Amino acid sequence: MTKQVKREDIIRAAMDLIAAQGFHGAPMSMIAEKAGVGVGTIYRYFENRDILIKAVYQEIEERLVTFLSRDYPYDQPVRNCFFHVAKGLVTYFVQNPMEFKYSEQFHYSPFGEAHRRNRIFKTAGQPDIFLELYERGLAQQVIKTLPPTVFFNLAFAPIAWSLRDHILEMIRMDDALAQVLAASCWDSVKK
Amino acid sequence: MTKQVKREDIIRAAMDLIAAQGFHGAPMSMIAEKAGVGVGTIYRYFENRDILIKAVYQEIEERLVTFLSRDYPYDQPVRNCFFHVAKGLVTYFVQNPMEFKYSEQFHYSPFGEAHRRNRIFKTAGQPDIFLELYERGLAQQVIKTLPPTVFFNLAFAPIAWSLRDHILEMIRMDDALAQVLAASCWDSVKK
DNA sequence: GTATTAGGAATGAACATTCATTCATAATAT
DNA sequence: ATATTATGAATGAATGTTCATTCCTAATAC
Repeated sequence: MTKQVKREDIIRAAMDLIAAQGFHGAPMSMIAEKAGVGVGTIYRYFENRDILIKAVYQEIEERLVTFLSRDYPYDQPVRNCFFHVAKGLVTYFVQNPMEFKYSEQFHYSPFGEAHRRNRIFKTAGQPDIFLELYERGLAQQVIKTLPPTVFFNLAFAPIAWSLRDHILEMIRMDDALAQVLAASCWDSVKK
Repeated sequence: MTKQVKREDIIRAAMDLIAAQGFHGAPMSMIAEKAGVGVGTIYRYFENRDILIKAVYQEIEERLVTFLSRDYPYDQPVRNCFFHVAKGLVTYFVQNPMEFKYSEQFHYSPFGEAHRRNRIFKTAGQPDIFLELYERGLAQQVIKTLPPTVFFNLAFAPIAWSLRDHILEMIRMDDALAQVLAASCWDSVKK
């Protein structure tokens, strides 16, 4: 087993356990067992628990941004780009519910608070898809004049909450619902 | 000091500590100290930690519902009622940031998941303000045809996220912003 | 004087982290 | 080609700490 694979096993195990049980319900010993490695081994790959937790989140963020960037309709109107992102979010997280639950745990924790201050979804190097959307929308006067955070909240908070409801099996998120949801969010930010 | 007062002191101390530091950062000994009572005393009022945590949340929910029910414009159009609730939420939580942060912590924890299944903000006995809004909106055909949860998410998720941003001092929530926010949320659910 | 309430030291369970030891593989010598 | 040695990855028992809960004693009420 290569080094990289083992690292990924640990990340996967931590993600699944924390997503399912919360930070509490996932002691290092359990993560080690699920990853099929010794406890000590984890510390060869991650300095300590906090660093592991942050690494898992970074992994998720990177995968999401990569997914959303695929076929991004850069040269099309803001509205189309918004739908691409909104529906991409739904598609990605419906397919990867553990990633979603982990992100939520992370987000609403002391880690997340620190992280959010820097800026959500801003991955070093890559252009910020979300910010680009906001700035172009403002410049072209197709969205309301709002602080970027508020725009972001109107545009994506209902999607996040609905994804949560879907994952908890309180609603069923299909293409039709995703479409209505995205359209409604657009209604709330469009001029 | 009466029994009731002591109970409230404990609830307040738990709320403030957990809101500020998370569930982790608020051991019983710290709650006791902040409340000005012995650790053992807490166990005279609350069977165990989990029960205390749930009691704090119930307290918050009750206060909120009471606040929102005051001057509720029952006989006015759905739209007005929606604005009453939306702005009431903002007013209440801007004035009571610890209540907001605690609710968030609670909501995104194993406790919250269990709780949400029953139904958010449904306080036994009182009519459910939120559900009433949805049902009347549908009946009068002033809102889109959506599952109740999705309606709820569109209507209130952006407000919750923005309250969070305000409390973390990333934006400033004043009356003007609350108004725009409420109006935008309404835009997303209105027919 | 008795009953009830408060207090906080003591207890034991859970957990993150460490570190001495094992073991597989690679490097080197013969 | 085979034997010997070196390297460092992997391991999990041991350690020290934190914390919820208990329970005995003190204070207070009646």
